[in-house]
Amino acid sequence: MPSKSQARRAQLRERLVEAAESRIAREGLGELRARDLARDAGCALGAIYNAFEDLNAIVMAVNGRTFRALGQAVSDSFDGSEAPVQRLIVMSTAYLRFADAHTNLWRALFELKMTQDGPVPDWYREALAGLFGLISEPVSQIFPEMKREELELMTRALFSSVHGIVSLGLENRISGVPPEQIERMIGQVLRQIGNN
Amino acid sequence: MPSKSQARRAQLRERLVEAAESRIAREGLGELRARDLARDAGCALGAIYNAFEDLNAIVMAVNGRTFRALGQAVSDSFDGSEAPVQRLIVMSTAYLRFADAHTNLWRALFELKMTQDGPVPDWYREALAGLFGLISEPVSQIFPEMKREELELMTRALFSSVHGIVSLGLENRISGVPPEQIERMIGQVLRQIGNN
DNA sequence: GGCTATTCCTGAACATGGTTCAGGAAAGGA
DNA sequence: TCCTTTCCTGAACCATGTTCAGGAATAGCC
Repeated sequence: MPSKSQARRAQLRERLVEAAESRIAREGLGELRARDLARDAGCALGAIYNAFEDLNAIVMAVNGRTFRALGQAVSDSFDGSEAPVQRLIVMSTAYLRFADAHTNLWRALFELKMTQDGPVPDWYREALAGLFGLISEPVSQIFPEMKREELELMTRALFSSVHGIVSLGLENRISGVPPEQIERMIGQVLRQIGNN
Repeated sequence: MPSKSQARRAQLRERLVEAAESRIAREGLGELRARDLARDAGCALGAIYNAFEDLNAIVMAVNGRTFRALGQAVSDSFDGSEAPVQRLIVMSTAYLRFADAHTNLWRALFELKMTQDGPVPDWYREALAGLFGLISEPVSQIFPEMKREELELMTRALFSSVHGIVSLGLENRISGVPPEQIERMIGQVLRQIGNN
């Protein structure tokens, strides 16, 4: 039964997500407009609400893509031969590069939930858990004496630290600095943490 | 010459900032409405735009207060007798406590600039510089061999790290954890950095 | 105090943008 | 082919920030 109707619906969904992604990437989440989206995707304004619950759902779909791409970029950044601290640095640098290259998309990842109050979708938690999983391996090598609970906290703490450094570092308006300096900050902190 | 007119204007500004602060504190920046503000402050809708350039300017005024209060909280948290690492931990804990106690106001500090693109007001940069100044003292004690430029980066890096830990830690929707755990994460990272 | 210019206040109106909906078009099934 | 269902359309609705014409209060001046 899902021959024409469903296919068209799926295509429309795809076009909408594509259009939203490109517009967010170009102009930021705050510039996303339902009417622009409809025009870009070649559909009527109301059709958006047939394909998606609301604009938010589209942004969520875009965030899903972004999160997958981010995870991929971090996964691909190391080959397993690095020493633990070095691997953390390499992964963090990949995180920074991704955030710097796709700032608006990356920022949308965090802007949406700040604003909204609905439940976080499963894929969101899972994607974050995946990232944490990548980090926890080198962390447990660096701190072999730590118990699991403490390791989890440390993993989270290091991710948050790197995220904070990247986040404020890319924030041109308050405390922005060039990416090389952000990279140096990440190195300073992670190396310092590894050298005890 | 600024007898009645100016006084009334000043009072209105004060009432508006007060009302905005209380509403942001209660419901978050996203729930701020011009019409609510006018009602709370007992003035007409249009009067807002006589006292302030726009809603943003009011939020900026609120942010100014918040930033001052935050700086005060951090300043007051240590007495100078602490060892450098301990002082960093104490200051960071004060930062966490403030953010936890006034989450919406604290978050407004960072939400606004993300969205907007105008120039950051001077007091903003100065307030941040003040915070950095508080941090740089213990940091330079911990790393006496570092050059000034490297110290500045490290100061910024540590502030960003703590900010990241607090920020993601208080984010109930992604990776929120109870404040005691946030405090433990801060301690883990800062102690580790001091112990080399 | 009275008079005029200025300044301020008011709330209706405007602009923008997300969302809905009645009516028509297309698809599915017989 | 015909009926049902489903979808699409864009005008309308609603919320919200901002502006503005007209009236009220104030300020300066004699």
